[in-house]
Amino acid sequence: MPTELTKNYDPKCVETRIYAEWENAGCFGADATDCAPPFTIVIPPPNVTGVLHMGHALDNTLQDILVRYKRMSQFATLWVPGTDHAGIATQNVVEKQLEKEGIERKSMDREAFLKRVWEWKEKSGGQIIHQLKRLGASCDWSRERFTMDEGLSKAVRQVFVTLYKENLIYRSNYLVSWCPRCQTALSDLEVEHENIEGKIVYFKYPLGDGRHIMVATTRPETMLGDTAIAVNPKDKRYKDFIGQEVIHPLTQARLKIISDSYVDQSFGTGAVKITPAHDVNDYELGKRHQLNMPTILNEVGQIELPNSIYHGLDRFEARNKIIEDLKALGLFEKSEPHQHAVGHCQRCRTIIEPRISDQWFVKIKSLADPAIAAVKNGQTRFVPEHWTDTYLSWMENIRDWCISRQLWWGHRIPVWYCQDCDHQTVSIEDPVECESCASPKLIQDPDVLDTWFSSALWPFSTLGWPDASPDLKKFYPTSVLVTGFDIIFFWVARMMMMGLKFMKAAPFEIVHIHALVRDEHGKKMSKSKGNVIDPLVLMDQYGTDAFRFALASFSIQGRDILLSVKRIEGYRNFITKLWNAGRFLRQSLSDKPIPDNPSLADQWILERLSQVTEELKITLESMKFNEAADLLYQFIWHEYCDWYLEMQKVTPNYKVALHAFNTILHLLHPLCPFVTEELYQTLIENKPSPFLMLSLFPKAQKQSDSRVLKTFDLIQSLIESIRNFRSENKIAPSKKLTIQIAKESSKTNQDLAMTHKPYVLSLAGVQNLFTADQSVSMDKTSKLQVQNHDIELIVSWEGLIDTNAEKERITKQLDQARQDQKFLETRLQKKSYRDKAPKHLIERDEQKLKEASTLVKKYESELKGL
RNA sequence: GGGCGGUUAGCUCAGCGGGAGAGCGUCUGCUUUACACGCAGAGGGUCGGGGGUUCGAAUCCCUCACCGCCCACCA
Repeated sequence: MPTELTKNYDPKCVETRIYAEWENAGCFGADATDCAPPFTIVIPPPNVTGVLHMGHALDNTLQDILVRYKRMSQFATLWVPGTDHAGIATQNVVEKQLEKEGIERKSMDREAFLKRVWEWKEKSGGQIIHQLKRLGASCDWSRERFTMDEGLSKAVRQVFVTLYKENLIYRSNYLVSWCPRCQTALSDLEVEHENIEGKIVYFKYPLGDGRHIMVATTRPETMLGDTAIAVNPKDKRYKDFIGQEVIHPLTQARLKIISDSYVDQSFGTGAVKITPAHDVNDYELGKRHQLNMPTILNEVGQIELPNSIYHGLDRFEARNKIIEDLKALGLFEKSEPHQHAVGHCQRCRTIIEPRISDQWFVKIKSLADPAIAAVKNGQTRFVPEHWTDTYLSWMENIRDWCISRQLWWGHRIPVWYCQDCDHQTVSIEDPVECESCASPKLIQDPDVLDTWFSSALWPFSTLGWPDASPDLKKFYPTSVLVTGFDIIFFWVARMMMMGLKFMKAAPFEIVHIHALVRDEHGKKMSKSKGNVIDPLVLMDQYGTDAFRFALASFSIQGRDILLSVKRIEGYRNFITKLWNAGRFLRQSLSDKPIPDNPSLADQWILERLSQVTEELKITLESMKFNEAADLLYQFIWHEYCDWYLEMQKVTPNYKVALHAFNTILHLLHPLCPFVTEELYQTLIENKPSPFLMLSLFPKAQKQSDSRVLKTFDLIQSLIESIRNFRSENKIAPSKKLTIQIAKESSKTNQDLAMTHKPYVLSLAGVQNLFTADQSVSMDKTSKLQVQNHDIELIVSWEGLIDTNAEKERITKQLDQARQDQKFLETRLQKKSYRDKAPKHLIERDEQKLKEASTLVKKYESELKGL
């Protein structure tokens, strides 16, 4: 006999032990030669710098649920794990560490810095992987990848070179968003706009003839780079100014007044200062009018004009100084509060500056088109569906992707410039000489690629591409991608484009977009708000299974999650309940003799198991995790424990009870892997598989026996009505009741009730249950209705309650019955209802009305009899 | 400026065309030897406002209000 179970489940020691057992036994490994159909998920690779947060916890719990379910359903299941090098984020982390040591990055050379990053990565990069294991993630760790490992780097080069050769990657001098802190260009997506209560400054540009033209700006310092003033051609106020020139009060340069329909007459003064090198609109306008585009800001956001008094000033210092200087010149008009959107660096929150520089771009249109088509034609499906629109509208308005970053940490751009002939050599292998003039004097482009460039290849690069690996053949395209909406554009869209381009097939069948986890007040969790809840703490406190179950139950499609610790606690109780059910089986049932025939309870639980199995399958397949969790919770607690196990005290049958419990463990395993595995291993004898996680997921029976369900329902309702009577009249459980079945009851039901009499006695606290034909002398009695069944009970209450209390109870029932009667009468009297409603509803209502009317009569006569 | 989501019991949320549901909280009983992280009951809602479609609307359509999010180059 296996060991006894402890009174309470102890998650901490069980979880560590079980996970190690799985890992040692190789339970997570996938086999590319398996001939079963594949089920593949690639993990959204967390940053190597990362620690597990709520978002990861949710994301990976959902993935693990799907993976475990599919693995048990005999798919060749692969979950590919890994981490992302996270260019800017990681570089920032290491820079900060250096800062603490008083070292500035730029004082080091590139190799020394990179060595530092790699060291740091080796040391703390594994942290999040450990935390994923803590969560129970059943990834195939033998296939763990890192976006900068050898294979993935090879894939990156291959893609870059191919796109370059097809003219889909080009280099251009262009206005891009620039972070003066990170000192790199950013893609449009990495700029986050935030509404800021700022100031708009009005000042005058003199024409030199005594006239002025007034402009408004939120960034006065950019006037140092102004090359024109623009007005709307239709604006009568400025008709005479067009074509004239103003004199720049600080540089004495002459700026032309030009007209362009872009200018909004109703905003500001209707005249706009134009800074082509530092503003997106001005840049476009500058190109249209062939304006000069002087750059006035350097890479750290200082004014760079060697002959100017502003040279070297930080942009915000310059702003203040220029306002002062304009005031001194009498050109300053006013400054007003003004709310406007300001771009911030996603990684360091610094205000970005648009700046012209040489950057590499991906020409995106021809890549986007197939990615749009694949979603439109259903090759890839979003769940929930409404994210399709978000995806499509972004893809349809997509702009070229700036992929170069002026960082050190990342995939170096595989382009070499020849010192002799200027030719660009673009190559998969590091070249030794210029491919044009054979000169050995080559210098590699110093920039690295946007992190998302390598992430975009993740679904196939992790499977061995560009080699034709068995994994690639077996497991691509992947089945489901599970991720948050915040990276649909950054990541999902780009994987779609790259997958279609290089694998000729969309990388996923389904993209499941899950919710954002907020705090219990609906606020986004953030360090600055101090409302971050650490998933690891919750796992410690309530156990991983309870935590996972809670996350699943929170996962309502299309709705954000408000994390409620109270609910996690409730699911901890649920795990304890399950645990104790297991204890009960072992302690109180295992030694009882097994009857030849299954009892009503046994037959019923088997029916219900089959139904629940089927329903669970549907909810999991459609990724309605909350419904799966609710279904299991309800069934396990309120059916298996509350009814079935209670009935086992009357009709024990260890064999069936254990079988049912075993099935429950299987059904629950994808959500709560640890406790189910532990119970399986300790309770189940003659296991077909040593591990629950490798066992077969249950299958529903095709047909159900509705007679069993109906009979059970009768007994259940009967017990409930007695319990209700008892409770309403405050009869102590110790006082046993005497009950007789009324002769008005249907004969069948009378027989059924008597057959299953032991359940009634035990579960409703009844000492005697008499048939209608027995002559029993009972003095003070009441009739109990049983919901939805043709059966009545006569309960004797002499000495238990007083007449008034019973009068009250019956009056209450009578009121309810009258209400029902009235409701149904009104509805059935309506001609339009009789004419148009479906027949079965009319019949149903007629039946119900009949029942209600008899009830009313019965209660009325009972009241009289009291 | 566009687009999306939400508004249902005190709280957190299911339900999305046929007489309002769960969990937690509240209240009333229970030392019923698996479980007080428990058991048995109860109370509690004109389903945000208004209009429409329908025999019938929390559920479909329109409109308004209030929250929240995403996208967008108004100086």
